[in-house]
Amino acid sequence: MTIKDIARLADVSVSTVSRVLNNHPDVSAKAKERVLAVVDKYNYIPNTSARELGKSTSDNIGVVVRGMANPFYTKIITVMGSLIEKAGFTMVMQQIGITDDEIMTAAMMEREKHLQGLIFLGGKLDYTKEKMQCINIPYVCLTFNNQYGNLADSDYSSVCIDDNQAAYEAVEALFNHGHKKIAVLLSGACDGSVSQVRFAGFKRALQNHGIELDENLIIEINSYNITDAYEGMKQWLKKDLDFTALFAISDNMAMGAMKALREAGKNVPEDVAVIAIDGIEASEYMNPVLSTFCQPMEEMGREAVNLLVDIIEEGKPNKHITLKPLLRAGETLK
Amino acid sequence: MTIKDIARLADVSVSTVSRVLNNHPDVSAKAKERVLAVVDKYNYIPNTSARELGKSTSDNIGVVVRGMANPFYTKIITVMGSLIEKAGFTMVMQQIGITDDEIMTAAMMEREKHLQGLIFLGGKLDYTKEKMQCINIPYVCLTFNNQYGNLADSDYSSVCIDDNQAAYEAVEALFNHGHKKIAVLLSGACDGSVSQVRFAGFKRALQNHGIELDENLIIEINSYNITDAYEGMKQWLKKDLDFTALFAISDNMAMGAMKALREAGKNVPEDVAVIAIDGIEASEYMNPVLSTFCQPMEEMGREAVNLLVDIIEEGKPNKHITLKPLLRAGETLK
DNA sequence: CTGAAAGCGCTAACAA
DNA sequence: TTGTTAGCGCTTTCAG
Repeated sequence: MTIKDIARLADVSVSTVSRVLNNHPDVSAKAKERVLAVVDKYNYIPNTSARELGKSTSDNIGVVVRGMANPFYTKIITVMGSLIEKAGFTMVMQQIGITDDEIMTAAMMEREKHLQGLIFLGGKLDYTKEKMQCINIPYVCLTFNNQYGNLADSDYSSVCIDDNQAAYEAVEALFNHGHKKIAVLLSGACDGSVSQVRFAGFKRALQNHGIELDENLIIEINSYNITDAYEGMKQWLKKDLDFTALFAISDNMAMGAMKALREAGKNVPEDVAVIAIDGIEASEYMNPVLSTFCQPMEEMGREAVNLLVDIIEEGKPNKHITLKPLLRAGETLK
Repeated sequence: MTIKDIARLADVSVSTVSRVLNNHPDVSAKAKERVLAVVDKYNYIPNTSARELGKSTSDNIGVVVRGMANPFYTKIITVMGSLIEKAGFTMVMQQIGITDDEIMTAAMMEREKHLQGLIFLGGKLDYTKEKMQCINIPYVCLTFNNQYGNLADSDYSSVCIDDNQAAYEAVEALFNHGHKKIAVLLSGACDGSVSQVRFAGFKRALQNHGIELDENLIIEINSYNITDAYEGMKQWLKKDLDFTALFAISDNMAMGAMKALREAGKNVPEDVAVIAIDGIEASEYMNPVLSTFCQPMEEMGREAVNLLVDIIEEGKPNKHITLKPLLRAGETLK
C-alpha cells in the first residue's frame, strides 16, 4: 500500500492524496471524502521516511533524552511536550542509552526531521566546538551546561541549576545542624560529569568552614546506580569510620546508601544525617523521607522551550538560565 | 552534505561511497580510504530516511516500549538488545507515552524500518484481529497477553507471568500468615488492564477461603502512579476500616501506600502486612523492604527474543510462554 | 481545484 | 572493482 495505490483506488492523482493527508485546504470535499474512504478501508499508513525525505522543512523541535528510564525527566518532558505544541511546533523525541552519543543522534535527527531546534535533556558537560560542528541549529542544554567543554556562551543556550552551589548549600545545611564529620557519596571525583561539579561544591563548603578534606570519607562508586550505591556504601561502612552525616550527590544514590546504613544498624537521621540533590519522586516515599535539594523540573522545561522558541522565531541570542533548587525538608536532616 | 558531494570530493561514484558506508566487501582499499577521509573531514552523516527508503529489506527487529521511564523495563531491554545483536539482527527501539497507540507506532516502524519482527513491551490486553491487520510480521507481546481481545493463539506470541495466578498466590501468602481482612489497592477493577486480571486473582483467593468480597476494602485509584496511590490510600484510611493486610497490584502502588500507612500511624508489617507484584528495583530499597512477587525480567527478555528469532528464521509457529514469578520475601509480610 | 513530473538522499541491480 | 541508473514513497512546484 503506497500513495499510488490509494490514488488509483480513489481515482485521483497522488498529489491530491498527498494534499488530503496533509490537510491542505485546496481539495474539493468530494475528492477528500473519496480519498479518506480508501485510506480507511485499506488501513493505509504513509511511510514516514519517504515523507521526511520529500519534505524540505518542518516545524519540528527535537528532544534528545539521555539515560532512559530516568524518572527525573518524565515531568520535564510532559511540560515541554505541551509547550512545544502550544508554540506551534511538533516535538520529536528520541531516548538514547547512557552509552550512546547524543550529539550524533541529534545530528541525524536534525537532517532527517528537518529540525528547527534541539533540546538536550541530560548530557555531557564537555562539548567541544569541533564535535558540535555537525549541529547547525540552535540548541539548549537542559539540566547541564558546558562547564568542562570549550563552547562559547554565545554558541548554545542552557537551563540548569548551579550544581556547585546546590552542593555547597546542601553541605552548609549539614554544618548548620552541627555536623563536622561529613562523608560524601559520589559517582566520580573527576569524571567530568555532574558528580565532579557537585563534589567541588562539597569541597568549597568544607573550606568555608576550615575543614580539611578527609580522603577516607569519600565514597566513590563510578556509577549513578542505586544498587551500586548500596553496595559501595556497604563496603565502605565496613571500615567503620567516624562520621555523622552523609552528602549524596543524587537522590538515587542516597536511597541506596540509606539501605546500607539501615543494615549497618545506623539510624537515619539520629546516627547519620543524609542530604542529597535532585528531588525525584521516589525519594519522597522513602522512610524516612529524604531531605534533598529539588531541581525545579516544570520550570526548567518551561524555560528551555521558551528560550528555544524565542531563538527560532525571533532570532534572539543564546542565553543561559540558572534556576534555584528548592530544599525539601524531608526527615533525614537533623 | 549528501552522498553525491562525498562522491565528488572523493572522486568516486556514489555507489562506491554507499558501499564503503555499508561495509560492502568489493571496494578497493584505496577507494575506501579516500572516501573515509572525505567523510571524516566533512563530518558527513548519511540520511537515515533516505537510507531506509532505498533499502528493500533489513535485519531489524522492532521493540515498542509502552510507558516511558518504567524502571521495570530497563533490564529487559538491555537483555534483549544483546540477544538480538547476537542473533544477527539489529534492535530498533521506540518508546511511546502511556496515551500513545503502540499498534500504530508498530505499523509505521514495520514499513519504515522494514522490520522482520516485533516485540511489544507492555501494552493493552485487548488487541483485536481488525486492529492488528496493519501488522504483517510476527510479533510477541512481552509482559502481557491478549486476555481481553479476540486474537487466536496462533496469531501472535506472548511471554508473561500468569498475573491472575500471581495475585492469587500473593493473597494466599497473606492467608498463610493468618490474615482474613485483606484490602486491595488497584488501578481499575474492570479497566481491561493487568489491574483487572490481578484483581480477579485476588477474588479467586478470597473465594478459595470462603470469604466474601468486601467492597469497602477495595481501593481503586484509576492510575498506576505512586503519588496517586499515596493519595488514594490516604483518603481511604480516613474511613478507618478494619483490615490487617494490603494486597497492592503493583510495587509502585505499594510504595505509595506504605507512606500513607506510615503517616496514619500504622506500622508495616506489625499492624498491616503488605504484598505486591512486580519486583522493581526501587521497592527493594524501601524501609521495610517490600515483599513482592518478582517478574523474572531477564528470563522474559530472553524468551521473547528466542521465540521471535525462531519464528523469523525457522518459521516456527507462534507460542505462548508463561513464566513463574518469584517471591521476594522482603519485610512487609508477617 | 487537480494532475504531471521533478526531485529528496540513498540503495541495489546491472553493465562495464 | 567500479560506475550508471532506476527506483524507494512521498512532497511540491508548476501548469492547466
